[in-house]
Amino acid sequence: MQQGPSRSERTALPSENKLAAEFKVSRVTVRQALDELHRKGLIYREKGRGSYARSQHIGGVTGFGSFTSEVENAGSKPTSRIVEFVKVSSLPDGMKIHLAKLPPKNKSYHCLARVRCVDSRPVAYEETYLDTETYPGLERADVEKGSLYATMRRLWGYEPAWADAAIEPGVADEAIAKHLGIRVGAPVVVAWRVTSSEQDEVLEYVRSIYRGDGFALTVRRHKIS
Amino acid sequence: MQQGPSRSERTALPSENKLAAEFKVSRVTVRQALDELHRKGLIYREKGRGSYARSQHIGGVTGFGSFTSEVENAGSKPTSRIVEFVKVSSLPDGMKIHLAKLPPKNKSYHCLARVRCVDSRPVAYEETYLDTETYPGLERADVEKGSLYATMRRLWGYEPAWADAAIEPGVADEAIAKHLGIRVGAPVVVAWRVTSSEQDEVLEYVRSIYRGDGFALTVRRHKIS
DNA sequence: TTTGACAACTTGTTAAGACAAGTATACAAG
DNA sequence: CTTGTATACTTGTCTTAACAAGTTGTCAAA
Repeated sequence: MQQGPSRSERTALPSENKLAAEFKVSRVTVRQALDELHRKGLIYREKGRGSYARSQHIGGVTGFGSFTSEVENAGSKPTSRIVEFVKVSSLPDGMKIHLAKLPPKNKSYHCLARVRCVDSRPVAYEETYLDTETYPGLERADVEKGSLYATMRRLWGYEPAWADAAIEPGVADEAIAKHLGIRVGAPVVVAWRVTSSEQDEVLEYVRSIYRGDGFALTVRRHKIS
Repeated sequence: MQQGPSRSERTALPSENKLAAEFKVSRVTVRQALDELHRKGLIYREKGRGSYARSQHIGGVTGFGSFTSEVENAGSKPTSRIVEFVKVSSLPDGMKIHLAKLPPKNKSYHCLARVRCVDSRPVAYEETYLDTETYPGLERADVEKGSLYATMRRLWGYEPAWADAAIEPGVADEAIAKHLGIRVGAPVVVAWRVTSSEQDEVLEYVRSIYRGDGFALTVRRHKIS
């Protein structure tokens, strides 16, 4: 017999009909739940055979969600130190180069510069650009404590839903090296991100600079094509 | 009136009932199609209001799919040059560090080292590790022409479906610099990837090294949480 | 003018059922 | 032993129906 790839024969789930009977719901509802698990990559399904659980994976830091929640999910303690909180009149150049969603001109933005730490160790320098018209009264908000996303939710009702990002390598300049405690010229990852709401409202422009040693962006269970 | 974020009021789609009537299908079927568009981030939906198209985005190179198809989707011409094609007895160390899915020990792998080019310009050096038991007869396969994924499909019936990846910054060493035509110490992105089939079979381990100048990994329409 | 009730939409969710198509098993025929 | 067939499973796809819940506009009452 010809040997295929090591398919780990995992436990099969009960059939859709059995699940429907057990939980006293319709098969449509069972299928909705199973399809969602399938899209998340937690199970796979085979016509005529059944549904099977996939091997489990721990959550990683993807660089797309809230820094606070992502680090907490990874089991560590996130902290932030505000470096600067000023008004600027334009976005960094790289933003326009990498991201398709162009910002309107003649805008002014709050620029929130923070050093992001995991377990008290600095791992990233991050500049968040927030439209001043979108966030009235942000000057008086307490962005120090809690995550920015929580503040966006609480004060203005904004819910981040989508992220468009571009990632490129770079080297630390003097300012970045100082903030992250690395030497000048050390490898870093520069991530450009535009976060939008479900309704396609632009909520923030972010430039993140991650240190390269001992910290990696991971993407788990990414569906191909 | 307080001004919110610039929500671009885009064209509303016909209601589910109208679509069902127009195409002579049930509303459930219409909803399946609309939900899929929603998951892809192409439309958004609001209860009680309707479904709306989101702004369009061009496709970018994500680093997760087939290099060939991704570059073609971006509108460029991908080419590859095989640097080496040998048998090895273990995976690079970084693979075990970054990726959760551990390979079985005492294995042997085909190692296919390629320089990846876009429009004849080298942009990445890539080592693909293929389990020798999984791909019998790979030595005689013509991996030169066409993409490796197409060969995997044609000869063994394998279909890549999921990718787990880790991305970290680095600097080019002498060999990499020579392959990519950049100077030693130039910033690069190192991507570690495990590709699996829908049935959770490991199909390949990949180490990619992307040059940093004028080439960025992009992720578009990434759903948060 | 402002307010509130109401009708007419919209999407969200669930139900119960039918048929197609792929898979696995048992069993008889060769 | 091998092969084919029938049968009973499985998931995939689709239909018709009902109700919940949020939004929008109309219109009468205050």
